[in-house]
Amino acid sequence: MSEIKKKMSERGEISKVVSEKPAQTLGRKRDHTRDDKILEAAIDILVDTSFDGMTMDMVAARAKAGKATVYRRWSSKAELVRDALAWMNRNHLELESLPDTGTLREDLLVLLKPQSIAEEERKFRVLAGLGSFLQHPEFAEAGTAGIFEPWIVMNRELMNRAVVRGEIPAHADIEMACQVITSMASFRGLIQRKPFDKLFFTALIDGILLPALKNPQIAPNIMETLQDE
Amino acid sequence: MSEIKKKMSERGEISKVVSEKPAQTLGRKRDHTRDDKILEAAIDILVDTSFDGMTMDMVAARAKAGKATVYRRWSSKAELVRDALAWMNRNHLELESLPDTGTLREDLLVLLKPQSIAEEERKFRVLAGLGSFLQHPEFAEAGTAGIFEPWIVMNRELMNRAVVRGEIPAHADIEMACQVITSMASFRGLIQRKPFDKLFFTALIDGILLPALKNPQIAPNIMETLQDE
DNA sequence: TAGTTCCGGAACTTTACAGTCTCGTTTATA
DNA sequence: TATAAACGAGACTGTAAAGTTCCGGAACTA
Repeated sequence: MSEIKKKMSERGEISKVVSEKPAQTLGRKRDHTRDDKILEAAIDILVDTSFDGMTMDMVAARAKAGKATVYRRWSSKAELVRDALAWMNRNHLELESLPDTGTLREDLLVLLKPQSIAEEERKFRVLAGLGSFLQHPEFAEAGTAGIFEPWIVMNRELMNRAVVRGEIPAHADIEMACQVITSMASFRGLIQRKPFDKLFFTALIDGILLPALKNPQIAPNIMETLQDE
Repeated sequence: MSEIKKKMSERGEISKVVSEKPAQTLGRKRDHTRDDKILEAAIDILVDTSFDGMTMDMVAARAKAGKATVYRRWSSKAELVRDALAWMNRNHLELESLPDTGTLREDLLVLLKPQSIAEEERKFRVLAGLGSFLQHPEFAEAGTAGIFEPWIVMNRELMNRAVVRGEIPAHADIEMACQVITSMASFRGLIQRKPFDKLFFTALIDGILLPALKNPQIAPNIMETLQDE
């Protein structure tokens, strides 16, 4: 039985992010700068190994902390990883600083900064090793949505602006196009383990996305497709 | 340290599929019908748990076999899983039985039989739990290529036929379109854990793929996009 | 300055599982 | 019919890791 399953059957609920204690005033204060060190150490290790491959000793050693210090903050490995994922996905999502070059093509390309690529590849590697952890749906959300949602939001905004500019028709399937981007990125990073670099992204944009968005079907008749099941 | 890493550092090479023994003629013969029972049991378990979550006791119990019987065939868990993946991907890929309805749209839809969908979703669930196992590149190929390659081959063939028919231009980016299909399928099955059903696939085809394939860029000038890095 | 809680480090306990071995039985060869 | 290997079942061994506890020292409060 996997580690995570064991834990879940024993305790009922997942605790909130970094448990708070009942207003104590005595003794040395908890050094909350250690929290981030520990979470960062956990992510660093998850980049290179899997959930099951990561040990609490590794985390403590990498953070130069004692295991007691770790368990004082998180009561189990599952909770630590849960919070580490949330920490990894803490978002620098600034919608107001989105590129606005005048064409959708340039906007999309500018969004794909080399630094963003490296960061996303790190997240993919973490995600790839989460296996048994993600089998529990309550954890799956934290691990996945946080990674992909920001990109979908940004791409959606860029495409909507293109509609407003008249660059693409209003009835183009923007949601599907956004999903294509995140799907291709994750497939390439997660499965093929190749870089989602500018060359590939350009080919995707020019070969598929822009042609599709600029020449959508005249009458996307869903009803007709449903009847012939 | 994960199980797989331990094993790999000890032994050098991965053994071939179901090891053969040096021409012995004495005693009871090995019952090779047990091989498939064991591999099938392994896959059945991998569908519901992860690589680390699967135990050899589970496999033996599910196959109604003794652990000795399992270890007589595979010298480690890693090798068993390796062969189980190959067994799962043993392909009923019959290129000659591809649909040929006269339109690319119908061909693609016919290819997506409900039974195929269920089978692929099973494979996705296995793949999702492989985490630490796939971190070794020599295993990654067996696990992933076997799942996706057949679909790419079939979709490529259908699209090439469409080119021959004159349904889509010859310079459409067929390879990219094939990748979009497998990417979307795996993203939906692996990450979102939603069904890649006919409704969704139809929206992908009508909203993105067919428009893109039928209206490719006039001059897909890769050179121009490369210089502005 | 005494009492309390934190810290890093490390020893310790417990549990689970990979891999091995034994047993009684079955199926093969010579 | 004697020997040999495979079979299912399950006991056994060794190791790894989650989680706990203790240590000596530091930091805080009353």
